[in-house]
Amino acid sequence: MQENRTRILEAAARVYAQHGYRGATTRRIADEAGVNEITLFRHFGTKSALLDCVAHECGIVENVPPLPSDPVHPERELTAWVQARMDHLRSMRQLLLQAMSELQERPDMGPCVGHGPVDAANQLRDYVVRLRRRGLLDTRDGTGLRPLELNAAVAMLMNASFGDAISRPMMPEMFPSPQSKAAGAYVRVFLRAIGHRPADSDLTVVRGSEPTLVRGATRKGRHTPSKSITE
Amino acid sequence: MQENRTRILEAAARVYAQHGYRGATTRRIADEAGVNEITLFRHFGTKSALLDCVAHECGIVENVPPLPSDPVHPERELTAWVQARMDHLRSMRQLLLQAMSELQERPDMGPCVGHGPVDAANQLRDYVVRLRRRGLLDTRDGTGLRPLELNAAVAMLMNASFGDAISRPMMPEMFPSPQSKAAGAYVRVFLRAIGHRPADSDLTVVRGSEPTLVRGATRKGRHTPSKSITE
DNA sequence: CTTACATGCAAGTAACAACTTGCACACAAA
DNA sequence: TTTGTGTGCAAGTTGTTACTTGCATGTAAG
Repeated sequence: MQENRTRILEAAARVYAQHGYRGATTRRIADEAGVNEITLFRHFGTKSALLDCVAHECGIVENVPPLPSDPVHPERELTAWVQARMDHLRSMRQLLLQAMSELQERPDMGPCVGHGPVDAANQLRDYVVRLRRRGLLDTRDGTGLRPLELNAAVAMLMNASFGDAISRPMMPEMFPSPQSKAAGAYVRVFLRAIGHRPADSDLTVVRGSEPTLVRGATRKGRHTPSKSITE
Repeated sequence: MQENRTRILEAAARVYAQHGYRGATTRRIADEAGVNEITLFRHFGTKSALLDCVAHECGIVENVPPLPSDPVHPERELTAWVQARMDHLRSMRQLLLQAMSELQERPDMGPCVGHGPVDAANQLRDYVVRLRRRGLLDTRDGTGLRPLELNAAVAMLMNASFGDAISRPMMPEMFPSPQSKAAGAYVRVFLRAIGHRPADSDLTVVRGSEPTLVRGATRKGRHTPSKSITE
C-alpha cells in the first residue's frame, strides 16, 4: 500500500516545477498530495531526500519512439520524431526550467534534465549518417557540409524543438505559427540545410515544375561512406 | 553619492542570478555589496522593490550592434551578429535562466528576459527580406522557402544561438565544437537553408569546382519584392 | 559650529520553514 | 486478541527571513 508514496512524489514534482526547490515547501507538497505533512517525513525522512526521488523517477519517462534505423521517408519520419519530442518537452517545460536554473546550486535535479537531449542529438546524428550512406544527401565537393556544419545543423534542429517547447509560451512572436506546423517546418529547413535529395519515389510530392535539386552526379558523393560526422 | 545604491543593485543582480528570488536574501545581497543590511532597506524599502529595480535596469544593456541595413557579405555580417548575441547571452546566462523559470510565479523580472530575443528575431527577419529583395536568395518555384519555413529558419538560428549560450555548459556534447566556430557554422547552415546564393564577388571564396547553387534564373524570383515573410 | 543626511550597530518582532515528539485511531496479519 | 504498520492530529523546537526601532557616528554644507 504505497499509494500515498506515489501521490506524494507526483505532488512534489508538480510543486517543484511550479515553485522551485526553495518554494517547494513540505506543507505545500503535503497539501497538493492531500496528505498530512508528517506522513511525508515518515516516508522520505527529509525534503531533499524526497526531491532526490523525484529527480530520479522523472527521468525514466522518455517515451519518445526512436528514429527508424532504416530511413525511408526522412521528412515524415523526422517530423513525427520532432513532434513527439516537442510534445514531451512541453509537458516537462516548467520542471525543466527549474532544474536548469538550479542546476549549479543544487545538482540533485541533474538526472531530471539528464541525458535525454544528448541522447536525442546522438540519435539524430546517427540518422543523418545513415541518410548519407544511402546517398540521400547531396555530397558534391564544395556543396556537401563538413562535420562542423552537420553538427551545427543537428544542434539547430534540437534547439529549435527545445526552444519552441520551452520559450514559445513567453515569446510567441518568435516562433513560426501555427504551432502545429512548426515541427514540420523545422524538419524541412533542416533537410534543406543538410542537402537532402528526395528519393525518386518522393519526387511526386514536389509541387513545382523543377525538381528540388539538380539531378545527375547522383551517386558521386559515395566516396566517404563510413565516415562519421563526429570530427 | 549614490555609489552604494549601484553597488547594491549590481550585487542584487549577481545574487539573484545565482540563487533566484527566494534565495536572494537581503543578508546575502548586503554582504555581496559590502553594505549593511539596513542600508539596503533604507534605499529600496523592500526586497521586491529592489529586485524590481534590478529587472528594469538590466534590460537596458543590449549593446549588440544591429545588422546592417545594406547587406553586403551575409555570412560575415550574420556571423559577427550571432557571435555578439551569443557573447551577450552567455554573460546573462544564469540571470536569464532564473528569470525564465520564475516568470510565471513572479512576472517582475519579465523586463529582464524582455523583448531582446523578439527584437533580434525581427531584425533577422527584416535582414532576410532585404536579402531576398536583392536577389541573393534562390527563389525558384518549388525551391524557394515559403513564409512558414523562412520563419522556421529564423527561429532555428535564434534558438541555436540562445541554446548554445544557455545550454552548452550543461551538455557540451550536444553542440558543435570548438565553441569559437559555432556561430559561423550556424550561420552557414542557416544561409544554406534559406537558399543563399553568394554574389559574384563572393564566388572566389568557394573552394569546390562547381558553384554552390545553379546559376541562371537569377532574378526570376523578383515577382514578389515587397512581400513580408510574416504570413 | 551647527544642521542634515547617509550609514553602521544592537536588538527585537512576526512569520514561516523544516523537522520532532507524543498520542490516538484504524486495519490487517499472526 | 495481539501485534505491527500506516496514518492523522496537536504541540513544540530550532533556525531563517523580512523588516523595524533606537541610537551613535562620520561627514559635508550652511
